[in-house]
Amino acid sequence: MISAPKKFCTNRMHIASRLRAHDITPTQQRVRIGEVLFAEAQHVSAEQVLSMVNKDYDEVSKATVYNTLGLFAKKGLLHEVIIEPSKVFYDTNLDKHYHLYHIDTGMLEDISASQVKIDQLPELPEGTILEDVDVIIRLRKS
Amino acid sequence: MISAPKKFCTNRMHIASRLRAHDITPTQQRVRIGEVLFAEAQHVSAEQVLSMVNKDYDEVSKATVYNTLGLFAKKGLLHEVIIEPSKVFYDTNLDKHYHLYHIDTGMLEDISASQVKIDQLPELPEGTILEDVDVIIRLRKS
DNA sequence: ACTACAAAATAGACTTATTCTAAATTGTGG
DNA sequence: CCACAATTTAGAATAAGTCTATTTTGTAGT
Repeated sequence: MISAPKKFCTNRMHIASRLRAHDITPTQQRVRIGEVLFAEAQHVSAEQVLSMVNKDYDEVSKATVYNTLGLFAKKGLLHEVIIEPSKVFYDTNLDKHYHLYHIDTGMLEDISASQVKIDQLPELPEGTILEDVDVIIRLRKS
Repeated sequence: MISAPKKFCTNRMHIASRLRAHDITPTQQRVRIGEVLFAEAQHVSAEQVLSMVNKDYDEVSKATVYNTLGLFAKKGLLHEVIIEPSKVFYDTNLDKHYHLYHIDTGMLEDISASQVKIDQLPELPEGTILEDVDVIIRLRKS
């Protein structure tokens, strides 16, 4: 939990302002989590984030990782993807898109929304609002 | 685990032949599980099946319920629906269809495939075969 | 700087759905 | 009716995620 000298923290500063823009006070551990999430990761589970974040030395607790991922998702920095029972993936790709899931390998790929055409949605029941449309295309080895 | 007199088991017999048709040897507990599943249930979790099956007296163990639901799904008698992390629903509706999920209530509704038009699927990667296309429309109270 | 208060983080116990294991039971072909 | 395979079982084990009570950190006012 040692903070590096402020001068060299460009990346961290960038993440911090991104958090602020989403109404999230950028604490050390939130920024650290953001760092691993927005580096290159695309589809990560909480467990993966936990171990990435603490790779070199303990920086963030399990509870905080879960809290933070939940918070980020609520604030629109991440998208939750539910594909397997008992494992949530967090997706940093915020563009409207869908998923290709490789059952055998557990790999998850994005498909841009333009590759799937959903022409018609049913009329939604009274008093409900559309939250999301998830499309998961499940594949297996042939 | 008392079996009722054979004569009055029309329903059970019907289920048994349905199992046989799917390459499943119809044991007492499998038929009992089929009985609650195919009665009217549409979207049930393993826990729900377990308690329905043992409503009056213990008939089937937890392990068997899980084994059997997995088996039924593999053999094409049921369809697994993954909507919330750490809860699998089993759907007895085998027609091609999609789902409307009410986030606030946890309720799950079917939408017939004709109500959603997916025009175009991306070309699948080499060596893969399409297993399934899941569409989940998530709603919340407005 | 100093105190008080709120927000956030923490360790570790707990929960819950599910899977595993090893033993017992049941069903079946010869 | 014996041997063997398939199925069921109770209960232990696992794994992801949540909860709780406490500590740490950040902030406002003086």
